[in-house]
Amino acid sequence: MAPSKLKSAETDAAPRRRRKSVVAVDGETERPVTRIQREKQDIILEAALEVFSLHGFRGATIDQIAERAGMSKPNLLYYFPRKDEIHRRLIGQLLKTWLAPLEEMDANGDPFPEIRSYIRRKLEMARDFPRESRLFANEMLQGAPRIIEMIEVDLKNLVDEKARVLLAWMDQGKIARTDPYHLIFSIWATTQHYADFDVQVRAVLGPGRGGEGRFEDAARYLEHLFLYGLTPRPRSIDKMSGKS
Amino acid sequence: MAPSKLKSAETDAAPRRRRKSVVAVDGETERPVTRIQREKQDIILEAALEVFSLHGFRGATIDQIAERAGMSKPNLLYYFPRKDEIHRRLIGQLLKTWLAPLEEMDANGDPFPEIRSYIRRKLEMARDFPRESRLFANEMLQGAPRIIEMIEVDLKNLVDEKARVLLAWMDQGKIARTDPYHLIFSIWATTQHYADFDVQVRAVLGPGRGGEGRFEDAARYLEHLFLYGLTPRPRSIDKMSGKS
DNA sequence: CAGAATTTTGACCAGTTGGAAAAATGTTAG
DNA sequence: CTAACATTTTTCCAACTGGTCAAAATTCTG
Repeated sequence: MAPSKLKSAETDAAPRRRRKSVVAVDGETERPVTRIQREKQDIILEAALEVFSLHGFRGATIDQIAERAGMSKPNLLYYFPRKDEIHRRLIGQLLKTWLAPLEEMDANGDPFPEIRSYIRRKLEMARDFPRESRLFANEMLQGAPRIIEMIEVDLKNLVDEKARVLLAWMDQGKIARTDPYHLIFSIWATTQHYADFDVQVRAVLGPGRGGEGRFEDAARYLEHLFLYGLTPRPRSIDKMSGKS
Repeated sequence: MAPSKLKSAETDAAPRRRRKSVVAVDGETERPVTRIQREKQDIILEAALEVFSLHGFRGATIDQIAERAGMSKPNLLYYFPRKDEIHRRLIGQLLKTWLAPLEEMDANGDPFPEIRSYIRRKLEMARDFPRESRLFANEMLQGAPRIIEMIEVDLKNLVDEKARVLLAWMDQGKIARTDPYHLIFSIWATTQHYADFDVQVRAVLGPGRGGEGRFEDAARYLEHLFLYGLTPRPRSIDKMSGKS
């Protein structure tokens, strides 16, 4: 039903010294080597995603993760000797995936199609990867203790860059002049809301409108919001250019 | 510096049987009776808000709360015999306060000033009560196990009512025709973002723009977004009517 | 298949957690 | 002042937590 995992795209060309169990010298977990290791680590990460995203780091227990992964706790610890290494791995993978949609926003494209696509992509991520979204939200709520540097460096740089793109579009009169940073924030907020506050959204919409169609409704609404705002306008002006 | 607590406005006219310790018959915690009880409970709730909002229910410990409240764990347990009763009380108080800004939105007022004020009020709450916002967000992330009924009844009813108000405004051509539920969601999302993702916001804005002014910037931006969207417009058209 | 390496298990542990009991210490009305 | 109640502290506990370890079971490789 739901796409289960974010692909890691992490093949790591270096062959490394093998034959040494999964646990590495300096406390870091090595890349999986055997087929079994790869499989089991994936199973564990999948289970951990479920549990961490629901209870946060402190609220999640290794036992819960192990149970969901269908293995004993010591067995799990054989693959990830520390709880926080599982978490670190998840978060590490996550941020890259999280930034991807924004990275795709192309300075050379048409502003409105670019922005609209960005919103769509973010909304799709909220729909297809809600647990990842919640994991991220949990980390943020707790003050992002484990990823603050990534936020301050990688994320900030990317946003700075894209803010410049937006500013350029504003200078060219292609989109309204407004604050590019808060613009980006508002796209994050509105889209991730549908993952992080899913319970609320569904409860408020009720069984009818809270069904599968809610993401399409949201997409339509957000498109309108970011394009026109709430100012009433006469009959059919052509919608956002660049169709589909 | 920061306003510390949401006022409870809970005087509870009923005199009740007194003299019976704080613990009530059926496991429920009674309303505080003596001056000391009221004070201590307030201190505890304040400490608990801090801890719960940061770590979520499972991640928070009674010891942490007790320490922050400046008392021993058993002493704290004298006032709230169960951990989850502290949480329940916090959440209970919270939801009422949380709904207030939306309740104020007046069907007889002018749409744009009403909506704009609502956004302002929500943004002020994000600024002045970030812990309350995070407590709420934490609960949502976990699937709202402890308040789902309130969400499904009280919150839903209120939103339904206000959605009708918005629809009426749309019918009268006073605001653009769009989805009233998702409109409300987007206001929640964009404003609460500044409390729940505060770390990220500050990190991305950097030391300069991430300072105290960020809420004013956000207010200005959101006003523009909800009024006009991103469609570029010619020179000064009058801003949202109905000042301050 | 044998031997080596990998994987899994069961027993265990020290620290933490939510909470109970009861004794000790205030506080206050009569 | 003192009995009755309210509050606080001390001590304790059973369940849970993250994590260790050695032995057993399994898988892989030649």
